[in-house]
Amino acid sequence: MLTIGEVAKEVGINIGAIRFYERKGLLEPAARNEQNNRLYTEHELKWLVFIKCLRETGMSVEDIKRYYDKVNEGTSTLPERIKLIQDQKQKLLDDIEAKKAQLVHLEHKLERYYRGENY
Amino acid sequence: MLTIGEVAKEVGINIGAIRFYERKGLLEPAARNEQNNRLYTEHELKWLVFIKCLRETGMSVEDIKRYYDKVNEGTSTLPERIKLIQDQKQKLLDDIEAKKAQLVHLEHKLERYYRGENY
DNA sequence: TACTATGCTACACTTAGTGTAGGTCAACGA
DNA sequence: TCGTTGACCTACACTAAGTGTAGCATAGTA
Repeated sequence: MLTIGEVAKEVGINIGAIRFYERKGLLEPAARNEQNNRLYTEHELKWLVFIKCLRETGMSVEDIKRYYDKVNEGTSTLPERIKLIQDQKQKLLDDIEAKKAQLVHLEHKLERYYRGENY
Repeated sequence: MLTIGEVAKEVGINIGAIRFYERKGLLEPAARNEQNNRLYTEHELKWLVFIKCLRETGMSVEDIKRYYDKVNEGTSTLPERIKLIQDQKQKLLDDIEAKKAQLVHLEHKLERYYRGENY
């Protein structure tokens, strides 16, 4: 079992964020030791890694919660979960395209600057 | 001169956001007509378009404000402005790479689902 | 024994807006 | 002339997704 600090370090996430996710229901209330410190399994650590991934793709905590609830409902929700991940994948693709467009915009700006223009 | 509603529509931005940017100093206090309604020039509209672009690249309002202040200081700050835009461009490139990595993660997840795995 | 590290809760604060209440004003139709 | 849109105004409350802080407990170490 891992402490919250170990998990935070391993996942690359803030301790406060882990407690925040627990409050939001993305994580079951953690097991505790005699000192009331949270303890985590390898499995919970992996789920946190995936939470982090989903957050970085731009999925909201609320939507991750919805996904998590489906996981807990069992295999019958597999199609719905696939749909959620596919949708998120599409959003991510769109986001990447949008960022590329902004990149072009920045490059144009830089070019104007390089040519000595002042705006 | 354009009203705030016209600008919002043209730029594709919320009216409230424009007023918010004014409060934050990203925009000079707008000119007003006799009814105290804000009026904007073409030039201000273009600056708002660029604000929007910078925001979409992930630049904070605070950093845009810093950039704006440099613009107002005149041509002597051109090298600093170029640096700010170049840095933002690099952040954007890093961000795009990070998103691509998350995409791979999502695709792996989907593959596992397609193979009938439940997690 | 004293100090340091790590954890706990609860609460305040942050960013970048969005939404709402309550008000003004001009234009338009009946 | 009245009434009612529609667009605007300010001020304030609220949101998401955390982060930071205060004040505490406890365990291991010098």
